[in-house]
Amino acid sequence: MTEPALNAPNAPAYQGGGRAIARMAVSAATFAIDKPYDYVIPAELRDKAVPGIRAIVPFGRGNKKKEAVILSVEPSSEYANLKEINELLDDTPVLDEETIKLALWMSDRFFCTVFEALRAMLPAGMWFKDGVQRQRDKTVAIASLGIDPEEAKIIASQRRKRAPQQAAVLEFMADAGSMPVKDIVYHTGAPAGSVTALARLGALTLEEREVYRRPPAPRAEDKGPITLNDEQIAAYSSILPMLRGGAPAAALLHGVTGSGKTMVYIKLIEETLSMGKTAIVLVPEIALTPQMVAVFTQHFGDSVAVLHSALGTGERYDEWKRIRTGAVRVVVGTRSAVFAPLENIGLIVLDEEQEHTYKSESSPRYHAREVAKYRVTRAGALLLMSSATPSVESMHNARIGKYSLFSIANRYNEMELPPVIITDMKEELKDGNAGILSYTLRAEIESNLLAGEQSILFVNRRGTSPLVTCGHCGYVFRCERCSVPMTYHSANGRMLCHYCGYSLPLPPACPDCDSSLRFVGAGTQKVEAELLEIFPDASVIRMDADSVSRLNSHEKLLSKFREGGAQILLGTQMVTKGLDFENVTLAGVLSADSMLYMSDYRAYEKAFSLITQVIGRSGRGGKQGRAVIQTFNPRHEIVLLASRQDYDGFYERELALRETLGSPPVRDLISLAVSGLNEMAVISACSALKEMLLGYFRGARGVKILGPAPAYVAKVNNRFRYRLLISCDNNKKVRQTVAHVMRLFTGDIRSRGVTVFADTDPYD
DNA sequence: AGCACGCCGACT
DNA sequence: GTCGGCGTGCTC
Repeated sequence: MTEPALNAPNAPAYQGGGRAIARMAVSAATFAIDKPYDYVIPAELRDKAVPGIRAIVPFGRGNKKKEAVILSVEPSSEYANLKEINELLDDTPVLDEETIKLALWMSDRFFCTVFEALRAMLPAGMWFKDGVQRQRDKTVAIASLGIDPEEAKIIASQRRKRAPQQAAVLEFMADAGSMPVKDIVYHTGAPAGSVTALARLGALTLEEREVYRRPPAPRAEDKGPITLNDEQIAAYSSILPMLRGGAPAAALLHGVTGSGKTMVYIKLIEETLSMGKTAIVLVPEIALTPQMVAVFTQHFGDSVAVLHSALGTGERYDEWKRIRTGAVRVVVGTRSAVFAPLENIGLIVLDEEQEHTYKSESSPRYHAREVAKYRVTRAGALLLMSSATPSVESMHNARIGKYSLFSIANRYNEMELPPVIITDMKEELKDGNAGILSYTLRAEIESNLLAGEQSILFVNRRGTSPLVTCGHCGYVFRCERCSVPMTYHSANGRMLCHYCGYSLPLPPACPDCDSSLRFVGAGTQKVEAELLEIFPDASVIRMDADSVSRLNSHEKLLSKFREGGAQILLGTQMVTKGLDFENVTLAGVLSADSMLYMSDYRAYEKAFSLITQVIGRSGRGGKQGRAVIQTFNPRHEIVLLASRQDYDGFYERELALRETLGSPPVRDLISLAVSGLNEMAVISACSALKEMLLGYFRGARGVKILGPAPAYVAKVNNRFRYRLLISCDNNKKVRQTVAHVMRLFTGDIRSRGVTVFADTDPYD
């Protein structure tokens, strides 16, 4: 075991003469029973068992061996019948005391167990034998035809009766030859097991191909030393005293798209390093910010660590070790990089702070912004949040003086923000255009094609048609496990559930009345087809979850576009963020409407932010750009505000709305979600939970309990989901009461057959 | 959440 | 008699 020594002073082992007791966070403890459990440290492990060391302990009646972490070492225990630690997993602590404190704070703040919080802080590969990462190489399974294609087809027809899934795979592979297993599953709908079964029969051969070695850092043209323009200098020099002050501070930088916020970060990080401190830069999704990563690696060389989502467990573990030894001074990464084991932090940057990817959707359900606040408070550091469209809650905090507010109003290149054309799709319909592309947008695309300039088009949905119905009887294809309609994908000719992944081949006609089917709405695949029909000579790149599932394809698609290998980039949200292409002079939003009618209170915020970001992709180089927004609601205020890039107008309107609704940031929300297989049981359990909460909050002012209401999608994977919303001031007392009720409820007979979890300021 | 302990019905 | 049904209570 070769682990780096921890920089922090190791807590001394207990030196007394009597027994030594370890207080531990145990993996098997659920939220309802989570507390420190005491174990006797065997004499021979005395001097090695210190806080931050992981161990194996017996737990429960069956004494099952469970992972645990030593939180502290004590001379005695209140508890009489102690068990002994089985073995230690580390030579030196993998977590320092500051980190253990953070985990305790997280368990209180985010309704998770201490162990869950601790696990989130360590690289995934560590949780196995001997503290050495389980070597799971980052590979992709590729299947190839092992026999003659003709023979394969014959075998397929023979096997159709007994193993129809295998037959489908074999038939498909007779034409395809060789393909990643993931893609075979997408195209045929067969489970991956069918592929392995065929491999056992010898019809297919399987190989594991390694994909992401350490992906070479994206290259940036050397633009020489960074020079800030006047506005950037103004922002930089007013933030600087906060960085140097050594007191905890929070700043919000509101800078228009293309204002060069990255350069301000770099200057601040340089200053941080010269103060002998370290820095973390959080980005929403590393793959979407290749240019930014390139600038950082170019600037800070080996002292920067980039925590890619594409890193294998081994690589991630190695980077984590490099950070801990002190070799790394700057960490760039996504959400979990907020836990990077850096010493002496001076600055944490939260780029595009409004992004929902900063919120974890599984336990621990933390928000990186909140963890970052905790860390800067403890370290006397600066938190810099930055965005072209700050979240309403952060802007609110800035307006009430909790954050210092700085802004950059103009683009770095001094170009105007692109003018926006709003096209009324109702008018287009009257003029006989029932297609997805308005005449206006077509004309703009065409003129870009002629001028040799590029276009980016944003469609909010993947697949071909989000709804397939019968034109005669109104039958709707719905997922049998989830309460949502299925999306038709022409790329594989199948209906697909976007929630659970269930799919089936598209039937030729309505299963009820045999009439012909109607395809309603448009996703990326349909738009791609229509573009190719209208502009047969144009080259289109489609970027969505389906087209980037293939190896490294995200990078490949983007660099192809950058090099001019295509004139049009079409895609889902992933084409709206961070992309910086000089030759893009047209940005299009194909349907603003799909974003305006979502159920959650952040829908307008998301729509405004997305539209603003799409518009911001255009005209970033020397050429003037423009943007087109297609909508059936050309007078919708959010569309108008976004088209004018009027953030302040949006903020005022939205805050007033939140005030009337009593939603964040005016009030805080805690959601209690109850799920189970039986809908009636879930509803009545949810009501019982509400009753218990009402009892505990009786007389508490400013606490309102709403629900039970079905979740936005009421059934996923056969599980029904209902929830309560507690509108309150999210303080320690309220959280402790909620946690207490949850524990009580879990032990109550009325919670039989259901599970419950809590989430603060949920994103769905 | 697991998992053992315990106290009642149809099998050898 | 006894195998096993799942109700109940605990987890250092």
